[in-house]
Amino acid sequence: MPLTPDRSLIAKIDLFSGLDADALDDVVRRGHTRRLPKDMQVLVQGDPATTCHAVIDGRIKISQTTPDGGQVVLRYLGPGEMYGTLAVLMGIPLPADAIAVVDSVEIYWPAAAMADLIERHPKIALASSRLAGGRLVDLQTRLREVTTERVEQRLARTLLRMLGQAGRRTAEGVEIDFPITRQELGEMIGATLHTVSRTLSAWEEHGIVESSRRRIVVRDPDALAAIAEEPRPPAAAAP
Amino acid sequence: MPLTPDRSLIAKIDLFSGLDADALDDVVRRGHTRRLPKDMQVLVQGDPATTCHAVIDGRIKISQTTPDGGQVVLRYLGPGEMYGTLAVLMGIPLPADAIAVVDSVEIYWPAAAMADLIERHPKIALASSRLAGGRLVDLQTRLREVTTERVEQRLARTLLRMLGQAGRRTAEGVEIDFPITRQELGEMIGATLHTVSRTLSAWEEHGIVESSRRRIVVRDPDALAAIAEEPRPPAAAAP
DNA sequence: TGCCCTCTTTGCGCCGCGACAAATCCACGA
DNA sequence: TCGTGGATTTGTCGCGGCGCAAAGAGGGCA
Repeated sequence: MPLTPDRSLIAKIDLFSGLDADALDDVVRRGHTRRLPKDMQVLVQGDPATTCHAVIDGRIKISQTTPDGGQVVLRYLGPGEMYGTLAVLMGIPLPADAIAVVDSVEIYWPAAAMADLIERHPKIALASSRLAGGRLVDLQTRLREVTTERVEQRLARTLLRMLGQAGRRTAEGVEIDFPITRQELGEMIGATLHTVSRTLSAWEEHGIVESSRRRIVVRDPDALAAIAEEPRPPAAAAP
Repeated sequence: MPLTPDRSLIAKIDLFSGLDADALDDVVRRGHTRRLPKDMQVLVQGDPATTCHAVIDGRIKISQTTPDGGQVVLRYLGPGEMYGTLAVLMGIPLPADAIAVVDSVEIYWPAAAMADLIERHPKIALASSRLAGGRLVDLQTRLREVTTERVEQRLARTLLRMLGQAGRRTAEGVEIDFPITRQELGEMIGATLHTVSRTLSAWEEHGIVESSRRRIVVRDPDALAAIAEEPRPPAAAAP
């Protein structure tokens, strides 16, 4: 993965889509590219937001820590996705942690540079609210799911969603292309690692998934989709 | 409540904060003011987004309906807050319903007018992403709460939050200034109306709240705050 | 004023899931 | 190659909160 950024990379980033060649060059010139070793904590929740980041390669985990030590995983980012940006635009402290889950490469811009770019290319501001809007809709959906669905359904849905954005075809099925623990899956859906482990084991017996340490392969996505849509069991009607 | 909009009303709306007098006049000229009778459904989830709305007076409930009929209340809006706007900017279908919970007054702008305004006053686009960012942070927080806290804590937190944005001082304490049912409270925190009712009854016995049909008065906000921060009970240690 | 409809309260039983515990298992580094 | 520590699995137990049911209580409208 080259460390010399160019227009073709930047043009794929949603925040800069729709900009002309000159504008893109402008954006590239102000950005810094760097490698992020696995497990590196890029952003710390609560710190002042001074940089905007875009993933070029790899995976970044965005998570929140509760006052009493609990964790909630908000999302996993792949190439072309940005983070830390809204906090910069809003001038608020970073609302979450960012950690590289595999060796990754990113571009980042200092807050001042980004402010400059927005001033010169107002399209960026509009794209930014579009981006935020998209994430809002996602979060609304997750909030609804977490309050109305059971753990099994939420897990099925989450796996399907991850397949869409990080699925890699293999001989046995579709594999999630970065390491993830039961604990982290639990933190994504609001469940304990125990329940996640049990659920995966049950699915494994039915040949729906195959999993090992930090690795998950979905053999039958349709079965997962069926589970996700499954209505709540009709509360046993035995007299 | 007058139906003739003027600058002073508009200037209070976050989306237009920071605009100069001329720009505000421009904004006012393009907007339409109207009354919303209680229980009127202003926006329907799934419809195309063709208008941006701002509450002038009253309360609007934003809620989502699940495919199987479940409801989730996302937020209650008061004067100065906007809705329907992001869907317009993003060109997506409306992600939620909007219903007036009391007789209200609003200003709305057709999508084309808003696009025009943004073109002429780019500050609006920036304000819009700031707005979206703020709501993102809120939603992240709620997602965290719903996955890590118990019903009692979530209810306490939610009541406190509503006092902040819709609290009215009375002789007995602070009252929520619009009617709300146990059902709706349940839909805000992801619980059934039964559990909400039981919890409120228990609090009432301790003199923390006072409630009747669609009406809630908090007598002791500090007690609620204490409950909200209460650590999870240490799982009984009796042999 | 009286009926009706919605909202609220309360009891009871069940169960999904979290808390706790303990035994592997595997990957990685010394 | 052999530890060593994190990750996973599996069992048991208890409880918070939901489903169900049914009675009571206001408020609004005719």
